[in-house]
Amino acid sequence: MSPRVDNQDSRGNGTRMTDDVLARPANRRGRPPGTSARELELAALRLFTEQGFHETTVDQIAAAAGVSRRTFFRYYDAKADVLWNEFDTEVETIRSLLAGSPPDLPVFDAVRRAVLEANHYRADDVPELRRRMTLLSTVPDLAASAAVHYDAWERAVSAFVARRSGQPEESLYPLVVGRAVLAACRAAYDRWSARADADLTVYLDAALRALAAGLTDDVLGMEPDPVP
Amino acid sequence: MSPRVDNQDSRGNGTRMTDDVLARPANRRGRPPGTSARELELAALRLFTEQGFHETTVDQIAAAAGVSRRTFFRYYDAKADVLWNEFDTEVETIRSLLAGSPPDLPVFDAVRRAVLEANHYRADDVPELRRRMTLLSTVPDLAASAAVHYDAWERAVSAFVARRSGQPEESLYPLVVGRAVLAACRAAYDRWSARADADLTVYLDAALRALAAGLTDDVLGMEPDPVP
DNA sequence: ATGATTTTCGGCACTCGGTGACGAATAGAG
DNA sequence: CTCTATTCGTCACCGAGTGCCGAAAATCAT
Repeated sequence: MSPRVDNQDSRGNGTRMTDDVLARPANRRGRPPGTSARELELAALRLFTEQGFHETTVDQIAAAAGVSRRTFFRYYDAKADVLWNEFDTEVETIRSLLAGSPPDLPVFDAVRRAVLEANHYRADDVPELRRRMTLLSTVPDLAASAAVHYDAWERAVSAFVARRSGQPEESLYPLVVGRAVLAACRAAYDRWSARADADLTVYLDAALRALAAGLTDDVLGMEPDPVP
Repeated sequence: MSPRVDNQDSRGNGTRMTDDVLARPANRRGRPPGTSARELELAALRLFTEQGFHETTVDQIAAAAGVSRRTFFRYYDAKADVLWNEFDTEVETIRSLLAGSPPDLPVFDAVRRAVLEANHYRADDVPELRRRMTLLSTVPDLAASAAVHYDAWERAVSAFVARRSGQPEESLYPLVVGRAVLAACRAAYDRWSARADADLTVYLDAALRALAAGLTDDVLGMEPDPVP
């Protein structure tokens, strides 16, 4: 095995949104992992912000995590997949929140509440969230990699709407709702990224309420932006 | 120069949605092009449907158009960019339709009309349209390449809404409308692709009207699908 | 016709992303 | 210590995408 750099040193950034250090049954059989998906993500995030996505090779990310190039591709299928962990878990959160939402709540209200609930972040996590989302929406290759993850979000919402309205999942209106909800959320994300002022959920709420009310001139003529 | 296969033979498919043969000022200076973007698109479409996207190399596409690999990348920046010509011109169509829409027409009605108007296809062109759109939404690499093209569509609508409602283009509601409109159209596309029955514009109209009316339970409880 | 100019094309070499195969390293279980 | 499970590293390979440069093929000027 080749010489490995110190993992702690390679991490550098002290912040971590999830714990994956203590998560080990201790009765694991084979050779212990030399790194983690989270560690690779942090290394990649740091390198991407420092020197750009395209200027960063997979070798550099792997080396920063003290591991070989081949091992990176055992954790992620592609270089552009490395920043989507948090988003994917958020989709799972929304899915379970929707599954447990009260049956008497109107469908779209349930969706709006689930989305807002899934988007409360600890203040310490906001800076990393910002850097990651800026990269994901700015760098073309990363924005392209969003498709499959967005699809999962959309299908989570579509499936819920279909269930609650007694329609097959592939029929038109559930599809429209799923896609439109994500579209509104992405617009809110963008607006929140551009400014640095208000809370993310304020924009999300405003965007989803506009969608619920209908995109007529009445709605469009509202105040230019929600109050911070 | 290497031996070239016959262009006519390589084209094979007789259908063409746009003419690019007679479009030549006749007083062009240098060496005439050995192929065209359209011809490469048709060759790629045929090969993708026959043997799959990932199983088709750029060499094969180029060879089918009677040209070298290097030349392919002078016409398209990437292998996945080869099927987006029609979509991009549709975006331009929508943009100009919106620019010329009557000022007294409600904003969202104008958007809906422009989208419907831009999606009338000649019956002869429908089969190719179907094959292309099925590939673009099915093959992961192609779906990923959609991001930049979708962005152009969204910004065309957002810019119009911002102009008409007197808001800056980056404010929340224009962004929401632009993204949500594309989302609804994509849902309609999917539904139309899945079935093979009705006209595309029927689904587009239904999806956009649902968006205008608001995604409340009243709308969601409508008939499962628009009548063909 | 001949040469200059302009435009497209082909070939070459190179980097990097991504994959399959295989043996080595490191742990616990017996 | 041996067996087994798991992760890792190395190597070899393919294809996408790019920069460079000279050749091909057309028009224009003389």
